[in-house]
Amino acid sequence: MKKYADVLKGSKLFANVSEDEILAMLACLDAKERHYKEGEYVFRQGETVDSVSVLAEGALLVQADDYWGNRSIITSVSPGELFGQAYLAGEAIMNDVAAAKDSTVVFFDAKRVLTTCSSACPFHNQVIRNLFFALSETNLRLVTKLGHIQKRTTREKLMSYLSLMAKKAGSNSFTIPFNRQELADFLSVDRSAMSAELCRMRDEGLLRFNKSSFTLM
Amino acid sequence: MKKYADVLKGSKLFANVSEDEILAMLACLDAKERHYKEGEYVFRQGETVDSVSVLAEGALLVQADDYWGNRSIITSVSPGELFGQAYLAGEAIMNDVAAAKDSTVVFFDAKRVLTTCSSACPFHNQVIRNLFFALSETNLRLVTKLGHIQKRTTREKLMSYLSLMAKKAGSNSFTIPFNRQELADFLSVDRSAMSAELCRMRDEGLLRFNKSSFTLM
DNA sequence: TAAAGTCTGTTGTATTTACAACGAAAGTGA
DNA sequence: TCACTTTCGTTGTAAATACAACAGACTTTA
Repeated sequence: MKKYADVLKGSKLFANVSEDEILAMLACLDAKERHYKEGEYVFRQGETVDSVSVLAEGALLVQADDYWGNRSIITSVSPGELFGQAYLAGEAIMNDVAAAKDSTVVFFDAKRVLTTCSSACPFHNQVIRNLFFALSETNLRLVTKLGHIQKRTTREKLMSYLSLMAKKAGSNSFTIPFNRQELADFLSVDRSAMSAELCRMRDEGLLRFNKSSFTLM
Repeated sequence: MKKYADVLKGSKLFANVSEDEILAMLACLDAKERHYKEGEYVFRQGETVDSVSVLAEGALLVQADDYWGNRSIITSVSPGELFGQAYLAGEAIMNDVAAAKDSTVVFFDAKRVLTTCSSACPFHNQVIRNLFFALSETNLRLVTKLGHIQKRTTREKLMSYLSLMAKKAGSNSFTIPFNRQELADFLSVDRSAMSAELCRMRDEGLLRFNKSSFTLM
């Protein structure tokens, strides 16, 4: 377990907790380590989750199959990231989580994480806050994305996204962290159609852009 | 404050906590009550949030304005519901929260909620878990909805949603909690187009339905 | 430096969707 | 029971989108 301490240190769950303190807390939080071969399932649809899970090494894929057998990838998980947090409220999980490479996962007992023990773990409260903030951040990311994708037209999606980026930058000029294909995937539209729409908006004087740099007018 | 105790009791934040215990905790959690006239703002874009907020009475609207001035409603908040949780990680809020009617909001100091005090509040741990589960549930709802809306075509959105409902019901026959207009709004598509698509899917033998009852084939 | 690969804009076509409008059926209330 | 409302399916048309294919600019790499 000790050898994953630096991965755990980089994890949001242990932000502001030193490596020594992490090691001291592992027992307190009933940490369990488990290895998965590529292709093996970490969680399967219908199971329930009662542990806080962190990927220590490898890579995971969260997948969903629909009734007619079409598989789609929901998201990927990288080392240090938490996963399955949304199911801690007790709902059965609706997706499969599978190892994309040989992977190691560290599980913490959720009840123990959320309940402060006597006084043995001075940093327990910090971990609770961290977990909460991590969930809070995920939440924010989801709400934000949903806000963009809910729009009906490509133009509206672009306006929603670009407006937000301008707000975040505090300026009408800003750079986005996506290339065209990535932006299209993020907004869930076709790249070429989006590219065309961007140019139309440019021609109408709504904005200017150069590669990933945009200016709203 | 006492007069809102039954609303708070019905809130997810205080699930499994008795009314007496709630009253005892109000001071511990540094609860503050504030009234808003219709149209007044509870939060404004750019502010930061450091309190857990529960609507005690009235109704709130979460709104967003884009760069070009188009306003859109993100969600509404009913009495007993938590709001603004996604911003507790410290990010500036990107939306306005306004009172749709005269409203009363109860704020709890987030730091106090997330940090257990000595021993004065035996139910503090329960509240922390409640808050966490509330956030977790919101998260799940968002991921699920995003999964549906991300699909490109109306048919795929319907298949994604209906598949999930069948899984949840544990049967290929189930009833959905929406009428057609509500389902269309939820999936972010046009009602009549969706209605037509449903009938096409029925004619192709993919499913059967009667009002809100569906059977997948 | 040449070649291969990537990113972006552009275009035409087929498909899908939004929108508006309407009628039938079911439900509601006086 | 009768008017009124709501819900749902249906249709035609205009608009938007996906898809495929390609060319030019730029980057990477051998």
